[in-house]
Amino acid sequence: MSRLAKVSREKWSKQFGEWFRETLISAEIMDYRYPIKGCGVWLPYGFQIRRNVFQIIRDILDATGHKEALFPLLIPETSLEKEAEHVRGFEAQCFWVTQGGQKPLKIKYALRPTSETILGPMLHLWIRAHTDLPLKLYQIVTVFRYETKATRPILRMREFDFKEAHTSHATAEEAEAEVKEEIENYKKFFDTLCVAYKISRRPEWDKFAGAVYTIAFDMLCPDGRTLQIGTVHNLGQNFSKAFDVTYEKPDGTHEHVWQTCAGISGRGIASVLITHGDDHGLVLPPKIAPTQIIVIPIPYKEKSETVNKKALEITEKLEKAGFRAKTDTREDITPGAKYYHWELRGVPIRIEIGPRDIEKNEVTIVRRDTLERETCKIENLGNELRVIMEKMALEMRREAWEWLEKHTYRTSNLEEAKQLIKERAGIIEVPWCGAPGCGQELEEIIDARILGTPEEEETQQEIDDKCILCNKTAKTLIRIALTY
RNA sequence: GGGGUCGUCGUCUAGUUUGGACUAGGAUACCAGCCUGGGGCGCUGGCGAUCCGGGGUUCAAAUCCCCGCGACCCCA
Repeated sequence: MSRLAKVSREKWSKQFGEWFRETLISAEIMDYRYPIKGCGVWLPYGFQIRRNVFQIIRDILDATGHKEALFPLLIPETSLEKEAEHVRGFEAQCFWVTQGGQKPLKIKYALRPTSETILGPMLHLWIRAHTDLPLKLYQIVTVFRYETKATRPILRMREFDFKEAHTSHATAEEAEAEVKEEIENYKKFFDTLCVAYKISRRPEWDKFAGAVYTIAFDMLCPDGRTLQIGTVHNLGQNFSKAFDVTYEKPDGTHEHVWQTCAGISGRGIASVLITHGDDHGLVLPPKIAPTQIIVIPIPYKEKSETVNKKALEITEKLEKAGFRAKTDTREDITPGAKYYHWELRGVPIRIEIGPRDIEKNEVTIVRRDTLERETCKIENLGNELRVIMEKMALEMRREAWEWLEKHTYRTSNLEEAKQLIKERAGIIEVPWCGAPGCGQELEEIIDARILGTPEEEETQQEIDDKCILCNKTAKTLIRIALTY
């Protein structure tokens, strides 16, 4: 019986860009050859993964009292302009609709780059009294941003999907608590995807246009660049003042509502594909895999009919037991070719069934992430698979975190920080005095971006060190990395 | 924001420097058939490219020039 060691990650790590582009198309996730820059097609297989991922976030948001809605795509310029910082941040990246048919529009429309200014006028109508609050909405839509730089499939597109939550509250404290809830939600989301992340409070100069502050989730790609995969913003009263969204308090006075918004894009899907990939392609956590189990018959001449029949029978049984299972019945290719085919697509479990197995009333089970092989009596199969899948998800998550921690460095030495970035080593944490000037100078000297200050509870303890740049007493750590 | 490289069957690629021998070659994928079958088997045959689009130079353009579209890389 031939065995392979765990699949290598040479290409995944050393030629990440190429690996990602090729895998997307060969695993049938996205076809990026559409004739407009930054637009791609979600292929049926990729779309199924996407749908499973969407379902996870839907379930999480529903469970925390968010209601799904759907707002229009177009934003009149007059709305977009209302919040000064917001328009400054977004107007240059909007696609603008300037004509209706043959006639120029009197007021041009932006295709939504995000939806705060779409909610604005409606919240103004809907929110009257404190009894209308909190109002927690979300929508899953595509948004448009006119990227002028190099676009990349899924990672930087001009049209991409956006799961955006928008909430309105009676008090600043409630909005603050909602931010915490959104962070917990996103932790749960990425934990479910077995993706490892860092949570950082973005520096003042890099927060969302119109927000009081921004908390972001970043993952680390194999090439040492980070990818922003989720953001939570406290909007304060900036938008409610711009759109005059007020409520009446029990005492009869009026106040502008306090708002938050949070979003996860298609990069959430990319994060799973990237985190777990290897040189054979994707490795999908069972929860989001369109096919969780692929059954491959090993048909020897006279026995092929028996083997195929048994394979189909097992698949049917698994489906009845609630697994997403499939048999690969193609007769013109060899079992080996099928292994590669399904490994590329990241199917978590492969079941091989041949004459040898049938004789013993067994099947052979192979895990995609480790390629570990074991045999299992057919009558125990359902239970065994459940155990394996659970274990697999745990181990995938653990491995992702180990990899992230291994590529997170802490140093107080500027030269060392510089060197680590130059080597594309990963995320660097350095002591910082808290002055924006020092932060921005640091970005220039090290030639990388500042992700912000750590937001995880376990990183909140006092630090006893000097700012890496000005040598004054350090207030916090600050994270630095190359970014996408 | 600045600089650079590139675009040839579905995919990867030869040919471009030095215009003519290109009826554009190969690999892979795909289709048909045979043979196989516990890690990409083999054989036979077949389909498949107005050389990214437009314009120009020339007797002659995949090849040279200009514009556009698209992709990739580097620097700030």
